[in-house]
Amino acid sequence: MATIKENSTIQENKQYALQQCPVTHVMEKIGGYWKPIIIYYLSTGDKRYSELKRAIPVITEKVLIQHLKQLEADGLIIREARPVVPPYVTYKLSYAGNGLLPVIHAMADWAFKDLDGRFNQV
Amino acid sequence: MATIKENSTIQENKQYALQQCPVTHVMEKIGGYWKPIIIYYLSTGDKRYSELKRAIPVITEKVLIQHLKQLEADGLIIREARPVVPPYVTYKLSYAGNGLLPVIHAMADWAFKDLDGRFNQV
DNA sequence: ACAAGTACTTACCCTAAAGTATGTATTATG
DNA sequence: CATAATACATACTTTAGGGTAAGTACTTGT
Repeated sequence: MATIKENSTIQENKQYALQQCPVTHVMEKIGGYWKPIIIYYLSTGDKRYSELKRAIPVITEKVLIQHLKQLEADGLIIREARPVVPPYVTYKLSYAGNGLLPVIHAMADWAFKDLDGRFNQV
Repeated sequence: MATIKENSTIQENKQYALQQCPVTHVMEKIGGYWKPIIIYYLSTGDKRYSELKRAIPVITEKVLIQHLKQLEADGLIIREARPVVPPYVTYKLSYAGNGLLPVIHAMADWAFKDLDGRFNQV
């Protein structure tokens, strides 16, 4: 799991940003290229690990797992493993994870308006 | 200005993420530790460059300018320079930049709930 | 003549995060 | 007996972006 240097300036500044800005707090949790996409896929229901992998083909397994673990550690998703062979593991949004959907939707709204050029007036 | 390798896998994947996910589109524009903070400060009205610098003391000038230029290039903020000496430059949110405020607020809402532990009930 | 203030610019370094490649355990199936 | 499938793990490399430090142009104040 990602080795992070404790005392780098970059970490200190992150702390500052976290305290100053709730938005940064959210970014910490859903930042990175893939996390929002994972959350989006999970918003339509439970998904198996392999389903996610197939749904987002260009993501590598290392990064997918890494993000899933982080999302789980942050309490945004819940992992359920059935003790069978071959393994059967599903992921779903937690209560907090579901709480992020309005954020996701607000972002999507803005993105679509932006892409449509609806902000180009003035 | 940031030199970006044209053909890296990381850039190709970014493209993929951008197409698949409007959220990533937004992240492209307001990602990075400082951009949301800058937008937040500008949400209360025009600010001079030096005001921003003083308001966010730990940010370095290089990074502040860099972000301001990117935000301007992305059409989120508007730069106004009066031809006087010493220079007098102000930044303000554009129409599109103002459109981001609901996103910022949705994020802030979630962050405060999360920090309050209001998501901890299952 | 020299420092101070504004709004930058530039060259170089370091770190976090993404990517590459390969390996693991377990069981069913041909 | 070897292969396939699932859900990971791990060692190593590369890249984007943030940080450090110093410099620039122009004018006013002392």
